[in-house]
Amino acid sequence: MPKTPFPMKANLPQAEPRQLAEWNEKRLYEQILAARSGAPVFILHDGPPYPTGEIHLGTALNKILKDMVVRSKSMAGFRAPYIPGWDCHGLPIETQVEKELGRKGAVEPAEFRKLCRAFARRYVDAHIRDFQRLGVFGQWNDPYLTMDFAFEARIAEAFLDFQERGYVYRGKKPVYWCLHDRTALAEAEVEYEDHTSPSIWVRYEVIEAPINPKRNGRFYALIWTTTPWTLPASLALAFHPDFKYVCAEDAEGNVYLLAEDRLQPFLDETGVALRHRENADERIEGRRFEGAKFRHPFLDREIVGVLADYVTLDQGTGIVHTAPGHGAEDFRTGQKYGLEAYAPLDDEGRFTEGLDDYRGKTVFEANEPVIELLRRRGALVASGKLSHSYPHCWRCHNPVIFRATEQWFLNLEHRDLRNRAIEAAEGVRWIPDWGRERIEAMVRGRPDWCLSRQRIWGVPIVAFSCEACGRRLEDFRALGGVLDWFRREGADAWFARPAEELLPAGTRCACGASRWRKENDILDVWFDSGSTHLAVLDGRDADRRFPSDLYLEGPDQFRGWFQSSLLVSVGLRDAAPYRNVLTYGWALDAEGRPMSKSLGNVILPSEICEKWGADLLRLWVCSQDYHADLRMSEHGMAQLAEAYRKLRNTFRWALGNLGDFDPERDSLADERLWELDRWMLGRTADLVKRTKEWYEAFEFQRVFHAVQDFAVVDLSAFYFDILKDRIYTFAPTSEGRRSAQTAVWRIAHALVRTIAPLVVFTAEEIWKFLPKREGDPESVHIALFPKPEELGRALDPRLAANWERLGEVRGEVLRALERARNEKRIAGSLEAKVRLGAEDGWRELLESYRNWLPAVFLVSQVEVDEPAKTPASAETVGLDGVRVAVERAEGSKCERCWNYSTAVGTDAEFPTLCERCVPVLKESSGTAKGGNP
RNA sequence: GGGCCUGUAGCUCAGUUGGUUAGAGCGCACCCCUGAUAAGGGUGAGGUCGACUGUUCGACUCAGUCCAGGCCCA
Repeated sequence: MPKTPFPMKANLPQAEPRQLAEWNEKRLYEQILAARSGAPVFILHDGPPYPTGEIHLGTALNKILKDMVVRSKSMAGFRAPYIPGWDCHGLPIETQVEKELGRKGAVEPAEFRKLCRAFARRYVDAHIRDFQRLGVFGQWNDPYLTMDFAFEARIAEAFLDFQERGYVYRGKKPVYWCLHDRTALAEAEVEYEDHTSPSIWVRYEVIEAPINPKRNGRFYALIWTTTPWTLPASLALAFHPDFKYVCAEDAEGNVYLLAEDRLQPFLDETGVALRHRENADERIEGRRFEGAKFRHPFLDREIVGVLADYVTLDQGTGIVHTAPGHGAEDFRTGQKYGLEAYAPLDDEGRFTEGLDDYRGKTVFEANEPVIELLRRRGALVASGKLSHSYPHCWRCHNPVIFRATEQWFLNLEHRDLRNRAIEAAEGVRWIPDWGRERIEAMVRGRPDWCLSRQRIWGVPIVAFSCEACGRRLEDFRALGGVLDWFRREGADAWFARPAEELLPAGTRCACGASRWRKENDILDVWFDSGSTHLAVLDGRDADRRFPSDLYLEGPDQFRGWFQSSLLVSVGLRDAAPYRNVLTYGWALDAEGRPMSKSLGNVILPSEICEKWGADLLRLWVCSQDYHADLRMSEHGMAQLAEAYRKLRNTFRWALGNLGDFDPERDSLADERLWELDRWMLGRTADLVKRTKEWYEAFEFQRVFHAVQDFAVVDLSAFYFDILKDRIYTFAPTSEGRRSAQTAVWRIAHALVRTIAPLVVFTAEEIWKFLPKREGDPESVHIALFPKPEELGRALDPRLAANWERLGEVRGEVLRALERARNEKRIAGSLEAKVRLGAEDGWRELLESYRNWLPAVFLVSQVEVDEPAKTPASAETVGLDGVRVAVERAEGSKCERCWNYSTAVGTDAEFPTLCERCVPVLKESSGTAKGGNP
């Protein structure tokens, strides 16, 4: 009897693309915004992904979560625009383009940039298709791209702003450097391979230290290194503040300082004969060597004692020779102690100064001469070889070095930027709240921001130096003129045009010269993305208000976008760019491992859309607590598909029984609704209220699980099962049937809107087949969330409590029926007559609901008695005070409603029907029994 | 190695301010229905609440240590 064109089988992979086409054609995204014109605005500012390759699960998770936020805000009454963006510059794209190009340097920078631009655009378009396929709504026809001309100009402008305000300085920083290719390398361009290095132990004479051991010879600190060539740049010795250091003595009476735990390993490895001097006063904590003084083994240089907690006891002596110009850690330590990033090398890695032994040689050529030099000066304590994994150039596979080079930095101490950023972060709501601690720790601990990159595909650092005197141009009006070129031609103009053209005519240096040299470096792409709020949230209309309401990204963005955006925003706009920051976990495989090509456990969103459909992928997102990591597996998807099917069929039953129901025409007023129907409406209202709170807290998994439970337990297994009798067998327009339909319609009408932000395709499909009331929009996604009042006036709490108790009795009856079934006394429950033996507390309730009981228990007859009057077969069950006996129902089965009744056969006209069905067929409407008490 | 996070039935989630035999849904087993039918209903079996040690009359809930996994650094 239920009838609906709403298909049981969803066929999402085929149906969804059709739905998408329809939405696009109707410009639904624009319609939604238009429907909220004038409403308060909620701005989720999109974090831009790189346009490379096919989107992976993490990207899909990101976009789906954002879509759920945007849609739920929209349905809560906000105007919620979503302007997606892409981070178009940067190494990943250069790399891909180079790969497509074959060999590096084959084309001029301007041409190379053109290829990068085209590449990025190609993948932006591919991503747009992929994201739309997931059901994500947004301004796809006009996204923001960091390579848009105006955007590039805005980024360059931000850099100039920082410079004008005094935040920018030039300094040295060690980078990976390939001697062969004469270029700096990014971390991603370095591969670790096996390499054999010299392994040497060197002694530095102690000049001044917290201890001065008695001895016949000299007092040395002992260090170990695998890069002898860095010794000319050695400026400090690093100690671990917490390690214990001890003294050992050689045959000549010289005393050596090293970490207590490294003494024995040193002896074992080198065979050098040292004797541990076990004097208590010569056992001393590393922290006391801060500021100690040592002598360089072959240069006339004083070496300072410093502390560093990266010093380990795994290898070496627990004392690390430190060359700030030749190591990342060394550099940070150097910064902390105000040491120069000294690196006396040219681009080929040749020493430009120092002793004749190594000057002019490349670093790797210099190793042996340096060792020989140490030996001559008596500083070499031991030597050997070590095979270990060492960074190599990914392109030429030669070993690379760390080398300090001139870079542009953002000074975090200037105008107290670091602390202002931390303060701004404190005013932000972080969800979960540990985010605050995490961002603060990162901002507090990070070094100055190195803004420059020796690359091509990016926004150039707009800076000129005088060809005559080398001074930098600091006329910001003139520099600002370059931005006009960027706006017209993009940052490509920097590469295509000479300095004289970019600068206003007649721009002169203080020295009088007017020939300028352009800077070669480009900006770190994190500076690009850190500037998105400048370009997008520029306040040109209400949809672009600053600050945004929400940033929503993965946990890797604490180091990335959350931080870069915060620094740029606090630096230039004096406020955090977001009011709320929401973080989610990582997408992992079934075993909790990250997905990777090498593990072969990658599952792509496209595969899921093809096999299960985008709504299933969305269900995957909203079924889990995304604050922790999310797991993806075939098995998990199959489970979700089951849950989906169940939910879908529950709606399908509702739709099937509303075929002849017009809410405007057939709805009953609250006071005419039957009690059970009002109770269920009340429970739906509760659910609706809770789901709205969960949406506000972005707790989508609670919405999903609550709705799922409600649909399965309360509707499908309980309410709808009970309603079947009324809806199928009562006269079509009878009060009982219309009451049921009114409730079913209101429930479906409310719940479909509740799930609309989650399963966007399915909700729309349901909406299409659901009878509408006046004012309902064409698309469910334009609608507002249901208000609890829409479900009707609340049922008297005492009556609601009665139904809770009836539910308990029902559970006991069903168990008794199951036993009867197992004993083959009945099959279908309508074959049963239930006899309840109820003690006083219960009997009153059951008797007042006597007419409801057969429907509630899905049996033909129910009798309620005192316990003493129930048959001996009655069982004591889980409920105190209620005994249940199951007997065969009396009478015969009614052909129409399948209930058993002694009245079947008494009507001459309809001898096969019961007393309820006969009047129905004899035309009358609204007289059917079944009883609203 | 450091900072941060996560760990409740096979899977996904609930568990109120620490208080009686730890709850759902899905899956599984068995049964029923055949007017939601490539559907629907029922009953049931599954958990030493990651481990250990404390605090407490009492801890899944508090504290500490450890283990496993993840993110970011090194």
